[in-house]
Amino acid sequence: MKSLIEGLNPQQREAVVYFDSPLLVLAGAGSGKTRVITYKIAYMVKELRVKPERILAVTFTNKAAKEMKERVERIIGQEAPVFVATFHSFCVRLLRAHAKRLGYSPNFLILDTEDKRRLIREILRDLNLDAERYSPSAIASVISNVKNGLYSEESMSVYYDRIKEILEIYNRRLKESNAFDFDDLLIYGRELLKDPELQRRYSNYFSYVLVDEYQDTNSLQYEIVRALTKEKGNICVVGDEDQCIYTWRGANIENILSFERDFPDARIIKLEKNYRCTKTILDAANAVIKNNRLRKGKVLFTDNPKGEPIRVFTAETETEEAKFVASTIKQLLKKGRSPSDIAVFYRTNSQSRVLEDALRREGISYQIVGGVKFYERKEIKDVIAYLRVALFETDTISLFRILNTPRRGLGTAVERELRLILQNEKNNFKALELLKERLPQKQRRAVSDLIMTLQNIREKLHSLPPYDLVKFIVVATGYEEFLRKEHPEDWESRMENVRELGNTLQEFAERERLTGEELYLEFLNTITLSSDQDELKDEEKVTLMTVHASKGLEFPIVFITGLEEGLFPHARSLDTSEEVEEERRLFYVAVTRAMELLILSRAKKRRVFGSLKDTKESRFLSEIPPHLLKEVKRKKAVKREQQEVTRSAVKGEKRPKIVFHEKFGKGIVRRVEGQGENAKVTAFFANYGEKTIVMKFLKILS
DNA sequence: CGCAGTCATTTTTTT
DNA sequence: AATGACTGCG
Repeated sequence: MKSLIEGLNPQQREAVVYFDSPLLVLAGAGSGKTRVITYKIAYMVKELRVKPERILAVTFTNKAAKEMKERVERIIGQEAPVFVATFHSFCVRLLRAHAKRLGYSPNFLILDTEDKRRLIREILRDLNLDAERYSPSAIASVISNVKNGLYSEESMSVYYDRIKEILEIYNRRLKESNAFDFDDLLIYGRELLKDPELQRRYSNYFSYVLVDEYQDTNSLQYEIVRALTKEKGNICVVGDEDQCIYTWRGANIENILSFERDFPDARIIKLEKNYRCTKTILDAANAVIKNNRLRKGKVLFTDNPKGEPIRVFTAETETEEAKFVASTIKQLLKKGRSPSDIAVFYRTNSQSRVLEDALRREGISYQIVGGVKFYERKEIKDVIAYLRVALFETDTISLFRILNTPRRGLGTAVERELRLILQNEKNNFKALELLKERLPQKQRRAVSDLIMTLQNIREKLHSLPPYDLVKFIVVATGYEEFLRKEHPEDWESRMENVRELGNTLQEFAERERLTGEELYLEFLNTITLSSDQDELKDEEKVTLMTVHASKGLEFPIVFITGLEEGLFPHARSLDTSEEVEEERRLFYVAVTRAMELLILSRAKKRRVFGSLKDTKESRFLSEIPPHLLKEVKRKKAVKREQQEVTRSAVKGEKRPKIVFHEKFGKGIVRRVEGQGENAKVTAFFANYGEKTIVMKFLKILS
């Protein structure tokens, strides 16, 4: 242990061993922040004999929480059941234990974004408001902002005149379904801690509280931290004001400032030595962030070598930009780099599509973080909805989801009827029984079948292993059949997703040693709270993600794409200087993820909403000192390869050329007309017969 | 009620 | 470009 601490620099070491008063660690990017936190925990357990379970470490994602635990255990060489959690998961546990005090039952549900939107849409329909003027997504965000105290109840009516009414119904519906949305978790978690007895109990229980990514906590989270440390003030928060990228969700740089105010005897330690990036990359990052006025001001330095210059590529279109990324990656791989060393960042999720296409065409395997998450896929949500309805007699949200999925002739009219019944009868099953009585023969039959199926699932909750239960659900409800019919092109991959769900569930059950209702309840809440990064695996693949999702990660080689005014910085963030500064911090985060090589790119023309638009270079590019940059020209590698095939086909070589097409799959080249990427290739595809395709849409396999 | 065709909206970032 | 909501017919 001693020798391990000696491996730290003086500031890091001091941050680890300091316990005299509340501690604020201002940790620059790549300054060994995680190291400090893990060593601090290890130090407490090993040297100060603090019980691990009495240390609370709050992180930003579940993945980070898990990693932190593992690292601590590796350092001290023994199991350390440290209480690591995210703010949300911590509140879930708090709420689970004390839900009754708030008039909720402990088996509550957590609504995800889609559930929330659906519910709002329903409410709007009930109020006869048209969804044009009242967009459900916009209302969802207003509701969230109100709940987070960003708007007062008066100011929110500026956005929508009937918002107060909507909000009231929304909250009532949530309560009736025994459900919380993401914001509620924090609100009610804090509510519980307002009770003096609970507040005392928990703040006494935890010997020490650590908060990571402190710059991105909002005022609710801050209050929770305050409540937990009231008795002892044993707290350490770690953050970097230059990496605050979530103000739109209520994160507050002020928290860093108010820390000194609320904890007057607080100690502040700055970590300014960077161990991650080359000098070139760090110089660029420093130069860019210097343009922000709202910061405490620190300048990172490093002993690392200068490294390669930052590459900049200007493409004509976004397709060409993607091609450049793909071919550069291919070269890097050829040189022996591992795919897992490489990450490609973009500002908005919509940018991923072209990049994916390009990578696929080059045969580079990639994983994508974020976007449509696994648990948000329709087939997964449908199966889960069946589980939920079987489990919870009051989950009306899920009931409506599955009522007519797969189609069983229960349309809007029946839906309306059921909604009416549910106003007086909160129990799903009883409501369905009542509904049956009011329907004509054919639909009555359908409802009967549905009830039977649901009862069947209920009975098997305990007897069948999770994997088999999932299988049973898709068969018994006719869901598999439904997929096959409705999605003839991709029902197989959808079924694959469902099987994947079964596997995950099975693994979860074995790992957590849970069964029956408890198992499904835990699982459902875990997946609702799973973050983008939680899906990230250590695979031998190139990683694609938004800049937001890259927070806290590092990669030897990083691409930042779409460096154009209006995209990065985003057009929606150009109104105020505060917004532009947040975009700049976002860019700063992106740049400082790179350890060795940074590659920046942009397109002169980009397709926005289907139409081609001219773009201007991002201001952030010009904020990097030119001597750190190196303009690169497009490599001809791809073209040469294509010409190669053209030539060989023309010469009528014996060995048949095999090509690959996105939709048609592998094909054998029959004829080629013309030259280069616009050459027309006629090839025979197993399932589609002979097709003539322009060369640039084909990948050459042999 | 279900379907096919039309119209409109989408792209900020996420627990 | 693509997805989803809406409309009117069978």
